[in-house]
Amino acid sequence: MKLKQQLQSLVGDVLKVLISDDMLPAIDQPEISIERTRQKEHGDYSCNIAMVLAKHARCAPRDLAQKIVDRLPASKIISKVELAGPGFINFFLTDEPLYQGVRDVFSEGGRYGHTDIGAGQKVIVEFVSANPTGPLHVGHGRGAAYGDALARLLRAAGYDVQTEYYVNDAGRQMNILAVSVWLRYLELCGEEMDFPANAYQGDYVWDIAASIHRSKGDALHRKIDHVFVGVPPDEPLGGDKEAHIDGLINRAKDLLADDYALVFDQGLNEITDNIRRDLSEFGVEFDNWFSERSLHQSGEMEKAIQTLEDNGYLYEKEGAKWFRSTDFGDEKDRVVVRDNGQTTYFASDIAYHLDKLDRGFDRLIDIWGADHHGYVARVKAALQALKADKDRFEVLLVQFAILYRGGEKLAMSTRSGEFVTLRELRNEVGNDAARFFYVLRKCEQHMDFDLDLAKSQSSDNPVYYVQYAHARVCSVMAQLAERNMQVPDSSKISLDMLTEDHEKEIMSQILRYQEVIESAAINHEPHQIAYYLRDLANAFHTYYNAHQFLIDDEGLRNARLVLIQATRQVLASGLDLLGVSAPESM
RNA sequence: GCCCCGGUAGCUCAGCUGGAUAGAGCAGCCGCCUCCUAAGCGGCAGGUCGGACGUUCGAAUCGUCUCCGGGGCACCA
Repeated sequence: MKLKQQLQSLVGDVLKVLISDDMLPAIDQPEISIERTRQKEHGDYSCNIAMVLAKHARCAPRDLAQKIVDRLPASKIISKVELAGPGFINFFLTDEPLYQGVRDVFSEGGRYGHTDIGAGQKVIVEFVSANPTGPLHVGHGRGAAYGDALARLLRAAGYDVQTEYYVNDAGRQMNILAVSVWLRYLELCGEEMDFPANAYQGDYVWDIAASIHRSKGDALHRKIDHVFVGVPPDEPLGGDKEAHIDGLINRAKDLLADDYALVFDQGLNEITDNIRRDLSEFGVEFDNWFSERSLHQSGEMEKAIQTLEDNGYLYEKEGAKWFRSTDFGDEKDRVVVRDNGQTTYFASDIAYHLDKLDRGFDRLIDIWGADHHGYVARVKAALQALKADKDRFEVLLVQFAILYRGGEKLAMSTRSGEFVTLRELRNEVGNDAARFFYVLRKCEQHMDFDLDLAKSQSSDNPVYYVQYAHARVCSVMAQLAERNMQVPDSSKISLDMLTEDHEKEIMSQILRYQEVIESAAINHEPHQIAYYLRDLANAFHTYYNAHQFLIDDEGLRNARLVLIQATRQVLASGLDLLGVSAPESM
């Protein structure tokens, strides 16, 4: 049983005694809060129950606290109890729980600190899900690092987690990509044109066009004058860029016929493969890649719309089908089928989330960019209209990473091709630094990402501080043999000799790990792990500087080596939760 | 206009399900390698927690109002 719970039950038992002795009016289930103290002088844990119940007990908080303290039974985990301040009950622990924590690290290994609060609940975490219309940029990187760390955290907390990437492989954006590719292809065939303002401008479009040109030669070549027949003028010529690109999409479909799908798929596949590789190299692997198109092909779109229809939440207006999302608090109703008969992106999303529910997940977690926040209400509304419990669905919004270079904010636009890709970032600062940096801030915090700083001062990144602690332990252990010293058998070493303050500080941090995992998982805050690791590394570096490990006294030496090995294990476990490597040397 | 997020040290941020003297990194200043990696350690300095009012034994934390910054409000995806 965890320390907090032990202390809670101790105090709870005392309260029952007080009530039965008529020294405290009966009260059902008082919330007994046991908190870690901030200052050493206040002991290890503190309880504020006396102040909470003072009014109820009609006596001064300190008096009530004194009554509780007087009746606390002796315990092998408590060395001292103090009454302090306005009525705090401060608990000072014995060394026994500290030693037990170290022993637990060895018996549980990489599972040390994991909990089962998730109770095996099935959770699906969907994240990144960037449109496959271009490479991932640094904004997606934040979602990737955060989502993956969250998934790992939830697994460590006992949830049955599946990760998923929703591929938007249907819809207008993909058609714009296909046209962009084809026009570049035509340029490779020698045609000249004013490239549409609304088409994708990035160099990767050339690459895709080139691969089509390699495999198909000039087979898809059409005269440029013919291509632009009947297409409305582009924006620079005083027209509308949306109408212009839509006109080109229609021309491409007409002129290419069956070959249009070839261009479309070439773009989709090359970019999806690229994204998949990028994420994989970043250490982010998805359990499933879910295709939006499959929703159309499998009939799930019709099923979802029909379900809403059956439940009475659809109506027709101006030729379109509307979903009455205002019934569930959305600010206006939303279109699901346009007057031209095409379903909207929102309709796909309804079908997609219905599919998730049908797959038996207890909880759906979506991680979206903050720019989609206006979208939350309508998807929640849709889930309720589908008769799903709205509390099972949760959207976590990740704020943008605002990029700075040379003190100037960078414009980010996929369409214009002006963006810093995730791959560029990884190449510049490395995977470990990038991942650690990303999860160092909670997701709803705006992030200023100074590229110059990340590049020029990458060795100052806190990730190295943590990794260095890990490498130092490895280095010490590696030198045992050279000095004719034995690797201690952790199960046979007495830890009683670990009495220095520095040692107790580390043991205390190791003990805290399980509380941190639980809190980080419940609150969906991987950054808590990052901050914890910094604290643990700091305790270790301080210890390292203050004491020698490879000493002649075998008993003390072995106890210290066991302690730093336990530290190494926890550092490695924590870094793994963040998807960061734990190097053995640096 | 409405909605979401943020405003804490010179800079970037923790702390926010109310607790005892508000923390860290970087930048600045002063120290520490004949000794297990100095990518380290110790110390100093640095604060009207945007502002006001309220709730409370107690507010950076909760509520209302307000100011400043970022984002979002499509039959686009």
